[in-house]
Amino acid sequence: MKYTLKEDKIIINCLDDFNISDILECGQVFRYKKINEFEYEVFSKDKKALVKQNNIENNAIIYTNDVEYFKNYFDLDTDYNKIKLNLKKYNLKFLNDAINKFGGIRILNQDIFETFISFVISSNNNIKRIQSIIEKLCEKFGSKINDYYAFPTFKQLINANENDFREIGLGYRTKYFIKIFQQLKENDLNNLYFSNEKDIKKQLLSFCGIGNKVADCIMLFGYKKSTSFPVDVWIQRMYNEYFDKDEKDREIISTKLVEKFGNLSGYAQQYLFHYIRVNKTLL
DNA sequence: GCCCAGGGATGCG
DNA sequence: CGCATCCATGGG
Repeated sequence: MKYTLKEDKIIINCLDDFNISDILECGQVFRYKKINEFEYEVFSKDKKALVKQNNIENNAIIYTNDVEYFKNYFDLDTDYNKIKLNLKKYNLKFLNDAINKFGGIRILNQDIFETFISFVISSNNNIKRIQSIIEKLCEKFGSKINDYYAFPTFKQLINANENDFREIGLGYRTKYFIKIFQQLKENDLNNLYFSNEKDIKKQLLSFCGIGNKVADCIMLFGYKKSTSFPVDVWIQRMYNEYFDKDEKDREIISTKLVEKFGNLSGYAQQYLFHYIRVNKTLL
């Protein structure tokens, strides 16, 4: 990926593997604001970036006061051209179609705590409402920075009570959060960063409100484990349509897809997830 | 009013 | 173990 780092911006010199709309709207992240199809604001932890994409000049510019952070956030040193070529070797028409249409997706390197909290909220919920809840969470508990709110820190959330959580619309997940923050007092999520997949998943599954699918999302989006293949309702429908119409056990589906795609699993999952959700008539 | 959403916990056999 | 049921909330 060709890019240039300046003091206050990153210039993406080619859009073959970068499309800001697809990157942000493919369901991996919830904190962004669409200005128009080619201009987005994106928020991570206490940081913010403005991304302007220019399809005519074939470039994009990421404006930020922390270029190192967003260089890593947008995963700019990973070769997505190579990933897509390797995925195309599987010769699966619907996967190739997904890649051809949404080849500008990149898997963001998101903060672990923020990813953890966000995907607990995601369970049995829809993306629009997840975004709304997370926005209220930031406004209620996060630090105000200029014209926006940071994602709250563990310390800012640890003393929240049931009412605080219910007010922002967490509903029945409120009791998950009460338990989770007790568990987090004795558990530093960042300590798991250099552990292997099995150990991380085992730890994640020990939290209340985290099952296989949410754990896989945290592994993929927070711990950068591309051998994770999260299976939600949409991936299950895709699997039932293109692989095995009778398999209903999502954990088994995930296991079989990881056996197939190995360390390309997370990338394949994201191209497919976005493709089928945008084009529901395929199912 | 019903169905669904990037599911998970709980209880029952 | 597998399976059914319940869970808050808002949009379609």
